Amino acid sequence: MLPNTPQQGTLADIASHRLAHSIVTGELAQGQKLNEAELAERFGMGRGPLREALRHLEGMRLVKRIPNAGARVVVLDYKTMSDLYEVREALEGMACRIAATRMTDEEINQLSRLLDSHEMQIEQQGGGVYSQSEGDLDFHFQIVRGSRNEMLMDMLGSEQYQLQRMCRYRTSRNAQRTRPALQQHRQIAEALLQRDGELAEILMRRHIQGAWRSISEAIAREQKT
Amino acid sequence: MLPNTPQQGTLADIASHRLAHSIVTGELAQGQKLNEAELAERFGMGRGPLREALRHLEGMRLVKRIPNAGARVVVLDYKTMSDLYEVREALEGMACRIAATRMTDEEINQLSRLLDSHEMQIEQQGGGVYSQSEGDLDFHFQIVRGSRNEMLMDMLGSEQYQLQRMCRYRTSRNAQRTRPALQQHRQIAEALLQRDGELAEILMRRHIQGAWRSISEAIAREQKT
DNA sequence: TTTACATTAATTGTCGACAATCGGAGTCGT
DNA sequence: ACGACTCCGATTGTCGACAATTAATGTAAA
Repeated sequence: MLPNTPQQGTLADIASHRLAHSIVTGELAQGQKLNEAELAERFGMGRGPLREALRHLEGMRLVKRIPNAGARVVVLDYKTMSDLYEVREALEGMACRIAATRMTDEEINQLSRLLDSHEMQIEQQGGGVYSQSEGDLDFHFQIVRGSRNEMLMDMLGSEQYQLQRMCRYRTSRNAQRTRPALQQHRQIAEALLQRDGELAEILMRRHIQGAWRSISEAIAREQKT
Repeated sequence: MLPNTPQQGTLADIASHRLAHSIVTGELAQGQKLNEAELAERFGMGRGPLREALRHLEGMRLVKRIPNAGARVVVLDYKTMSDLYEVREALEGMACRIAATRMTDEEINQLSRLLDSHEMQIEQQGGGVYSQSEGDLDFHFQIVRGSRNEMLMDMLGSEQYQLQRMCRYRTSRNAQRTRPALQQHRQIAEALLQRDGELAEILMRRHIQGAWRSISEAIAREQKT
């Protein structure tokens, strides 16, 4: 997968990955205080590397640091998620537009094959996992890679990718959207194949808007309960 | 100004600001090796805070760290700048679209007054400084603030803002573009006043595309010499 | 009982020293 | 002379201890 955890490198990187995982999966609650000494001991390292890891996670927007008051896990409230999806719409829309002019035919074909495998997965497992699984993220990131824009890849890959996954872990997925989502993916791939960047951008932006609407409604239903 | 340097807070933050300034202004050359011990002594602090500062600057894309090999100032080559402007086009375009629906009338009027002061500045000083000065950035960031999107504000303010300034310090500005740029700003403000988000986005994207074309051509001319 | 203040405990910020790793100078062999 | 190997210096990575700041607790006065 994309930015997975190679258990190697400096201790700060290891701590960063482990903490990111714990935060994304919810093992560490939102807004929870992160005690440096405690975490350092749990990870079997000094406080130095751990502080660097916290600084890194702050850059990824997974924790919020307040001077002389410690670090806390970020709180994914409605406003934050809304902001995230607005940014994603802009960034991935642009990625789509550019990718239409820079991806090779082979890459686009590979994208279609990826969708085929997703469709098979849906048929087999009944369609409840597609939009939830990491497969959806694969599709999106393949297009981002196709834009050949390193900055976009960094932003959407390393940083927002984690917040995105955090969203998914917290919000109950509704399986109704898996088939329309796949259909929209197919339309986007088709637009890319036709080298119609403008259309691809519009479709991607609509796709992300739809995803946000779905999540937004799910949250509303949840809070009404 | 926006993220200015409050000479207070933790040493790591101070080092981060001072280093960022030195990098943006070119005091530290592109690709230059950043020696931890040397910088720590120059700033009169230990290596701990300095390492945290480097981690922070890495998140801002101002330095590139390689494990066990130290940190170097980022190299702003053509590709990197191109990527930056593509991202800016997407982000600021979206900011414009949203700002059209969320800015208050008073904020938009203030935007117009800002442009008035810019025009006066051009009349006085002959028009060579506008696009180069920070005034241009003020206009752009006011709109970003108008989007009410915290993530956009962080991305464009704290992070890309520095790379953007770095671009400006390095590329020779051509004064020919200052008046068209002001005119485009006026059109954008007008679209915001009319609450036409779609138009405002298109205008902003064209504006940034134009700025990139200008810089791109300047670089081409420079390299031909 | 409540509020204000002072003392204390805990946590963050910082420093200096030690260990691990990498790059390069120098040397040896072919 | 060229290449590979070895050793050494320099730099990064890490740790433990100390200082400074914050938050909390308890106490005393209104």
